[in-house]
Amino acid sequence: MEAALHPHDHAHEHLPPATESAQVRALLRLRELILSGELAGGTRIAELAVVERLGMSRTPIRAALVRLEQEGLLAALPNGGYVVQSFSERDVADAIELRGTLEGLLARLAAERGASVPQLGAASLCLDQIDAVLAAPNLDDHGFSAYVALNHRFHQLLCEMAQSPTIARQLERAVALPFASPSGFVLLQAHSSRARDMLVVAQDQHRQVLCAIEQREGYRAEAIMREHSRLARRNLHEVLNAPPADGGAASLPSIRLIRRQG
Amino acid sequence: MEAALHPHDHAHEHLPPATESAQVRALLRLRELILSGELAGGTRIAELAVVERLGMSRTPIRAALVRLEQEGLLAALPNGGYVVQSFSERDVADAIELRGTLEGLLARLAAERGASVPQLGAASLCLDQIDAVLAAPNLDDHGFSAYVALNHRFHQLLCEMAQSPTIARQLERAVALPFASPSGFVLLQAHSSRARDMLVVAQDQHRQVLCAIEQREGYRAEAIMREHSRLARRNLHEVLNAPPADGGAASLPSIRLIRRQG
DNA sequence: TTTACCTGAATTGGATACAGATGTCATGGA
DNA sequence: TCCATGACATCTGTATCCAATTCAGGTAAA
Repeated sequence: MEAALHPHDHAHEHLPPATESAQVRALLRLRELILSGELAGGTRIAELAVVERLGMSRTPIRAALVRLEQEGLLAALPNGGYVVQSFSERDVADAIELRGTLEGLLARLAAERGASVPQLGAASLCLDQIDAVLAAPNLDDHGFSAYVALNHRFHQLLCEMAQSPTIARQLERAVALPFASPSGFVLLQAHSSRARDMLVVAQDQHRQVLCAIEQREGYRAEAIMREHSRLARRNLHEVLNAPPADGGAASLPSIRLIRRQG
Repeated sequence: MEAALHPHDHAHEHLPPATESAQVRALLRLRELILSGELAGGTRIAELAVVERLGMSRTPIRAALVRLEQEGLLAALPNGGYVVQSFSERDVADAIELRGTLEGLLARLAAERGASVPQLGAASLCLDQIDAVLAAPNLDDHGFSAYVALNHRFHQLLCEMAQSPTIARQLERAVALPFASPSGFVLLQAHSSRARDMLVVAQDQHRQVLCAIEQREGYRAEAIMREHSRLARRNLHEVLNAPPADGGAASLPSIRLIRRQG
């Protein structure tokens, strides 16, 4: 374009104080495009196309593409370029199983190595807060997002208790796929009463795993966390087999990444 | 010898003097510098310094640095730049435990889902070949590198049997750290008679896990693979506590990444 | 009609120039 | 002597440019 004649003239445009780097912006925007389904699974991604679409130069976009490949949202093609990944139901189930296994390992290590008193206290407090959220017979949207935030925090605390940065790092990678995250399928069927019951079950598992860690029962802690992840798997199955009109699937962007037919 | 230390030697390296991409060259060269200890743990890595050292432009070096960070050999600093990671004995032990856990998961899935006849046949053949290598009462260097290659192949076959690309991918990342690889510590004390005995034990575990998979005994397969990884952990401990004059540590470059003092 | 080759367009890999940020060191003042 | 401040060197982030390779389409020959 004509901009090429004046290489450096597009000075910073009234960006609000929130000046993230272009690389981060590209990453967020691309992830959003993929998760929203605007870039469907199987779509080829060319750098120049993205440059045109996002209005920045190739350099930050290249970096963002590498990151997205690392996250697993994109796959690199042999001769350069990327495709948007799509996932079978089994892929997603495996990702959840993987998370359960890693969280089980972390819980066992936490139990074996012993968690510090402040850590146990923080986790216990977190569970009390979840109890408070679940006290209401019906959960509204606010209650659900509070649950999600607290749930995330609890899993985070478990991760810290194991005192293993190596494994924690690996778990972080495993939950990079949005549907593998501990709260990945919590939001579905948000207002059904069965949904609350499922959260009650999950919360009981939270209590029991913390109890197991306190008592240094490594095997039990591991087993509970593994089973805990199966809740997500059950939700996954239900969601995929639910009539689309139910509205559940529509509310979860990442569901579009999952292709029917395994 | 060195084969065991570089988990990333790809098959397509028999290409003529044909130029690999600069990016790959930078990656290999940097990894070598780090593993050889020339860039010690804690060293700051600046792009320009690497440019000067490797004689290529910043672009491929940047890409290589990103990859090395992903592998875990480098850590990104908050204000840009990287540091060479160093690992405590516990970090390494955790990485091995992580590998054992993931391989256990894969073995269980292989058992539960059932491996194909050709896969079982290939694995069985691989084990026969290992038996042949171990038949000699004393293993020479050639025998050891044959063992390492076959051992790698067997673990690879196990990975395929689980039919889970998602989890296989995660395992690949977990063994990116050289000391976490299945053959990471096999080579040490190469000529001691105890070393051969340890390989015999490992081979028995190979047989048993394959048997468990054939018989669809998921729990057993998982338990065996977990225990299997403990061999590496034992070797690690021995190596770190051996007198340096023993020559074992010196022969394994990646050992330099491990700092004494937990 | 089919195949092989050639040409050109498109796309990635690599190199370099520029700008903003950051940290350091020296110098001057208290 | 110590602290503060400012200039400077260094580094990363970003944009753009160049080269090489790949893919597609079309044309010509068998």
